[in-house]
Amino acid sequence: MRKRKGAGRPTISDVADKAGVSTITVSRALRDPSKVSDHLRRKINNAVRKLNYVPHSHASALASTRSNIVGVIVPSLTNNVFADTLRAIYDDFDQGVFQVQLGNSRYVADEEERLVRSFLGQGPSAMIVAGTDQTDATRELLENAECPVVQIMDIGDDPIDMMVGFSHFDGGRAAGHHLVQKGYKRIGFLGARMDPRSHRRLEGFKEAMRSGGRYDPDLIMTTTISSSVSLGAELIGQLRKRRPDLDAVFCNNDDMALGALFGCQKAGLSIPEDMGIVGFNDLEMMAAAYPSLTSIRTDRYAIGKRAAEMIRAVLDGETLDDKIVDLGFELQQRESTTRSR
Amino acid sequence: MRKRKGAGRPTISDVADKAGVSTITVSRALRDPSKVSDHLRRKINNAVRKLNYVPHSHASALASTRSNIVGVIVPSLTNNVFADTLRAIYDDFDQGVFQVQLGNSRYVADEEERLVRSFLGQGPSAMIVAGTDQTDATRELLENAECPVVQIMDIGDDPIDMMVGFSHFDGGRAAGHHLVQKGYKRIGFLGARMDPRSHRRLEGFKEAMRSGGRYDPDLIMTTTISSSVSLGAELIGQLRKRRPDLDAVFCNNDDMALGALFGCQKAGLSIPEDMGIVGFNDLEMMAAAYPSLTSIRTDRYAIGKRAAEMIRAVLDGETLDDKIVDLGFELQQRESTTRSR
DNA sequence: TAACATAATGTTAGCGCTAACATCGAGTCA
DNA sequence: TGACTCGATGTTAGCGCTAACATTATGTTA
Repeated sequence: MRKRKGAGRPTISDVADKAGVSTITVSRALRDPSKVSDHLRRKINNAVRKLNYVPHSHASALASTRSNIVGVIVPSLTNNVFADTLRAIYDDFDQGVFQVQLGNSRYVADEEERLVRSFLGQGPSAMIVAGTDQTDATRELLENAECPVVQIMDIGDDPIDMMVGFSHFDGGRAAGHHLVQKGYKRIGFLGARMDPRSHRRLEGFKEAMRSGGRYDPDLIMTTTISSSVSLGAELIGQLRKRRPDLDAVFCNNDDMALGALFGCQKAGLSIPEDMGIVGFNDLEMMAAAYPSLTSIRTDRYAIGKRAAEMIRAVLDGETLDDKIVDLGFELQQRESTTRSR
Repeated sequence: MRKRKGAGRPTISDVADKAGVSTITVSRALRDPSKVSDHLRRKINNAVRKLNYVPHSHASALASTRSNIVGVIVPSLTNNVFADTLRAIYDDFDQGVFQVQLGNSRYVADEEERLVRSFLGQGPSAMIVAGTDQTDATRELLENAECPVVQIMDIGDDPIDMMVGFSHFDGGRAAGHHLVQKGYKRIGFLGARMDPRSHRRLEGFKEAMRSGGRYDPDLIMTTTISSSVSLGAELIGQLRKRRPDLDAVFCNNDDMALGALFGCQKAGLSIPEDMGIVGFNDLEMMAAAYPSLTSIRTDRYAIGKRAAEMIRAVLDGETLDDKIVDLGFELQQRESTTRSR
């Protein structure tokens, strides 16, 4: 007599036996109580409680070919920018039937592709991926996936399915434009990591410089090293050595900007008189810094929230009037670019 | 003729047909290639590639009664401290068969209990939970769970199963002791959020103050508001108003310490002469700040890595000689407490 | 050379759940 | 009254995979 042991936990048929009904009735009572009479529902709920029954999610996923898993792939777990968005996604989905499955691509496109493959193996109910710069293979995988897909953090005009984010090009341009407006003359760019979104910020910045008659490629300093406060301090030192006439910088994120602030303070420069500084994202610390730091404010929490809402809407059968959602940004001017002339 | 549609994706038997073998051989070739001859393995791998086959993880989990899910519950997604640990956990498990399932308890014990219940419903291969302060019910659930459980970030003498972390009491005491040693007289404590780990840091700090003859409860300022740089600046302002003679603070984390630095700079104080500042965790920015900030360095990445290693060891049948691992901490003295007398 | 390991592959029967259809009794309508 | 709908419940057959045992070919030992 062949036997397999199972997980040892109570199953739906244990509940069915105890309640004196068939398994499908238990299944219905748990998934859609309105389909079962009050009488039986009560008995079933009692049995569930007595046996301490918890449905086996894998069996359910297999039988229904619906996993209720939402796959989320971000390039970094330590970057606060994604943390805010993730928090929103978890906040939203944790309440319902969905399970969030997270992957960290570490800014590596092939890693992202591997994760997409692995997630699709679970037959996800939806996928959320950061950015719009997937490899062709990843794109194809996601286009053929039979589930809603939301690209977040960025927007473009060729979505795989849906998009929620803002224009990094416009953000970069706004930052550059602001520095020109404030009368800075030799305006530099400090860029670490330089992922595709940072590149677009840089392109926007360049356009602002050109249109303001301040374009000077020698003032642009980038690296693929991952960004940090220390690196911001280091890079502004290097750039000032190369170009002692530098009088402002746009940093591709706030960590770099904070580092630039510290670096300048150490060098005895006064901010904003000797050096204007603009960051990107407007993390909480920017307003608290001394002097406070100008930044491009983005609403990362809203991006995650909106993505989750769009997914739930689509899964509920609604049709969205707009598949591309631009949540914009806002320049927060602070002391680091406010000179008393 | 009754039919169900399935997920539409290729299955293991499609691969088996294409390769001219039985399904179990495909299963073995994918899970443990050494069990299959080179000849067949090659054919199978080709078929997998051609069909773009990805195993259905739910079916696998159901059939093997092993989910390969590692449940991880942390109290915050935005706190950098947990981000580092999470990164390590993902880095480690992403390579193998395990899938990390993350939950955010938001520092709420009942939420943690709900998450534990939900995770156990998936029959996890292992569980990782932050802290040692679970509710009785949560503890019982985890004690009865048929999988390894690791409590991380903190240590104590009554583990549910395993522990990896360090003593927050000792860390707080070291910070306090350092300030006493440095000759500061009116040493305050700034504490936001005040979760159980922060409370233990405070207790350690108090002990250091008592043994150094500097204990003054009036210098301790705490709040349950979540910590931030702005809050650090705000609180040190309040504490200085209450006690203008304050000459040093130990902050319960680095965000608060950075805020305290900015608050003092704004008030025209010179650091470390007028005010000594010590943080906790030694985030990257502490070394880059100007002046650089003293902090208690903890190795969050190592904690996550060690937890993952212990889990894999236990699942591989090894017996650990020590179920409680203290990874310690290290006081990083920097300019914010280094007075030139 | 018989007896027996050993390695490589196959057959069968589930894992625990739900889709799809079947049944049955009560109410509705021409 | 027959034909019908409708709501509540049940029966059966999978979902896609792997555990457990079975079979076959090959080497190994006394």
